[in-house]
Amino acid sequence: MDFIRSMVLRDLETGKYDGRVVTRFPPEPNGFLHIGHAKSLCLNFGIASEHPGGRCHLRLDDTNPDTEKAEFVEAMKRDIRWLGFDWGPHLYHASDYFEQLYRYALVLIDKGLAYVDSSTEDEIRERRGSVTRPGVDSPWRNRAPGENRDLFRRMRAGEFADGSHVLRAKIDMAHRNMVMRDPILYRIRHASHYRHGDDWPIYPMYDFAHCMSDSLERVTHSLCTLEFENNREIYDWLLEHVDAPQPRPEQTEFAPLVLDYVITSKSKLRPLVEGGHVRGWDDPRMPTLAGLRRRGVTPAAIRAMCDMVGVARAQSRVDMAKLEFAIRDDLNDKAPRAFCVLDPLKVVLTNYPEEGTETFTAPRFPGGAGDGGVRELPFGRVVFMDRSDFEETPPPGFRRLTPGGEVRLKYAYVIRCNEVVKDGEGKVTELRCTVDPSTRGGVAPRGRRVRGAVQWVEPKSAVRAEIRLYDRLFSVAEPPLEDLLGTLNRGSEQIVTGALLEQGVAGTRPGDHYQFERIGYFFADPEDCGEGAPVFNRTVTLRDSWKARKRGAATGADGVRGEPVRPRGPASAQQRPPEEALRTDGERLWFTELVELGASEAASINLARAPELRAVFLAARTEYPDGADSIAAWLVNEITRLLGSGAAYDIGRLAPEALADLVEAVDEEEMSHRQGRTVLEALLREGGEFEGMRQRLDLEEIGDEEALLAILRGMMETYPEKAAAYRGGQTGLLGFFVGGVMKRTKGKADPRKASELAARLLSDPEGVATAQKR
RNA sequence: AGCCCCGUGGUGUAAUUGGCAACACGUCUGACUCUGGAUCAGAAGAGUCCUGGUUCGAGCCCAGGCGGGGCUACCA
Repeated sequence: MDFIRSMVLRDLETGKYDGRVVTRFPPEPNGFLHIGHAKSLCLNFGIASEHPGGRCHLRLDDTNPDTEKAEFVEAMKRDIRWLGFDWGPHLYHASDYFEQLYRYALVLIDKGLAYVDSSTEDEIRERRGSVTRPGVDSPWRNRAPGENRDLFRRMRAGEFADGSHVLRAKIDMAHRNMVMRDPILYRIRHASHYRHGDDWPIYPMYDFAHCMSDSLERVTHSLCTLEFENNREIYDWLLEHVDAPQPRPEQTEFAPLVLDYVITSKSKLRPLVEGGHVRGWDDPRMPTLAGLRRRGVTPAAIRAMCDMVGVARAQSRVDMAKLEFAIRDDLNDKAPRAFCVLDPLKVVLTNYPEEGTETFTAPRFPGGAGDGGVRELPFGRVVFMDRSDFEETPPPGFRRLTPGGEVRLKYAYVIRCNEVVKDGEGKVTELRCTVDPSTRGGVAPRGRRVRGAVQWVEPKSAVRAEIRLYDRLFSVAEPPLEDLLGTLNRGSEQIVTGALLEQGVAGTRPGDHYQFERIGYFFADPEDCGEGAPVFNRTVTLRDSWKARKRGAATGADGVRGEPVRPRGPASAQQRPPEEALRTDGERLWFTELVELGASEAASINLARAPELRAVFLAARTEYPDGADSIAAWLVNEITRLLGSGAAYDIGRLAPEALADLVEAVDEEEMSHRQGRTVLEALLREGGEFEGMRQRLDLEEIGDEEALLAILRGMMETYPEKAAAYRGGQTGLLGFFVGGVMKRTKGKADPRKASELAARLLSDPEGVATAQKR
């Protein structure tokens, strides 16, 4: 389960959204959906479908009239349906909210939280500052709400030219988050919107439109990719300040899908289309859903891949092999087998009758997959096999046909090559072979082992077809966005016109899947595949360990993968003293003082920065001066942890005297560290003094050796192999046994003793037993 | 440089309250007399970026460091 699904579950348990689960998929209709969107689609629609009453909205985020088109909307809807998702009645458009958005903007203006800025674009940019330099206020920043209202109303009325004014949120021009430096909410754009024509001369910006749209639709979980991380702050700010209804949607970011050898930037994909480097948005080499579909990739395969990839916050690159696996896995029992000879080489069977013919049958799906049907393969004196299945000088390990060697024509005969005929240039034009009649129809010839089996085609019945072999569009795993064209894979499309296929594919209809045996999965092109003139796109090759081995031998290394993508930098040995991390003089002063008072350096760093903890430390130390180091350690290690856990712990309730007493009790071994921790938790929750709390709590600890040993023996009997592994050197297993004891005693066992006993018992069961007897 | 996010086998993700580092892809081996590719069986491969701290016990808690990414559009 990924972190987002866990979060949704948690929200369901706590009733945060009254049991509602509403997600949304909000593409901007300015291009085609691609494989990266598929991940988001699977996530959003997936989560919605996993909960009763859950739903996922399709919302076109159409707030920029310059780039958006109705045709993109239609393409998106088609692609989403194709992928297998259904938004039901929940189709929305951000542009339909323009009126409400406008009113929300007015709310901000009236609250003095938004203003009309009449600066130029350059001025605004200049005044924004930089990541290291604070911005400066616009001279228009302090216009009165009335004036802002009037100006904004006139912006809407169309009185002003593009770029003359913008509406901005009034937040903080020195904000550490650049997004919060008075972000622009509205701009003037006299452009025709594909849905609303010239109704609006002003358009809301993403930050404003997005959160408001989510809120208007009562979305619960607004999921987006990592690059919007910094925008979360403005998302929350805006909803809060327009008094959006509770509970408000919350944005959560996840890592986008990044595939090796693939780019998923719409702005980078467009030049490929427009520059004629591919045949269109649906070119089979494109990562668009339309392209993948045309290539023959199935929706199920894409969904399966997204499933494999998972959802997390860590940036990652996914190996193409995962997609390829998903495709093969899905097509394996969907695509009937057929013979295809890409590069035909004539084979004359010299001992076969001149006019002889016969027909063999072969399964449509071998190995029990599929429908169990058969296909018929005519056979004759002349057949064609693939040129690559014959080698005059075979490399070691070659299992196909060689001069004087044998190979099995699959489902027909084993043949032996007796003669190689060449043309004037030395090119092999014909193989003269003999069939072994005893091997007819694939009947096992006893005592004979023929390793190679190849596909073949009988010419008179064969079907000609155009075959398009596709490979990755880019030659490097991580195409550089500045020089995409330079890394285009020149051989990404290879068109084969002279291929011969078995007769059965004559009836192929556009959109049919096949597996051409030993070659790969192919898809009858939905556009170009015509009656009697089939055109097939290679969806994906089959796994090929032979090719992989040859490639490895040829390059001496990994020929495909290229450079490691993410070199892990060795941590440089430069370790500076930790106090250099302290930022202010005040903190540094405290640091030295705390160290002098007896706190360790590591703890002092913490205390120097945290006034509340420090105050407790100082007070507790006066109660128990010798324990300064321990007190500091408890404060930093245990208290910080508890406070950070989000539970109902409050440092304010902890009396320094109580802490001092507690630490002293542990130091004096009046109680274990573990018991101390239990008391501390209670003190942080309820306050009070130490001794009283200690009396009240059930701090009983099982220290009785007999009892602990009994539990340990029980565990050793239950997990004899673990005990053996421990003795074999896997000492890490000690934690397994101690942990087991802790669990069985509900945390009551004295861990130190349990650990000690476990170590003794595990390494020498007999010794402990005899010691026990005595 | 500032702020934010993220570091777990080659790749992608898991790991309940701190208690056996798991799954998938990939790789390799073997079996299967008919795909060198299907299928089945098996194996190798990380001790969790580094250094320290807390703890009986740390992938998980604390500190520091290193590395990667995002943010300075009137795009989304």
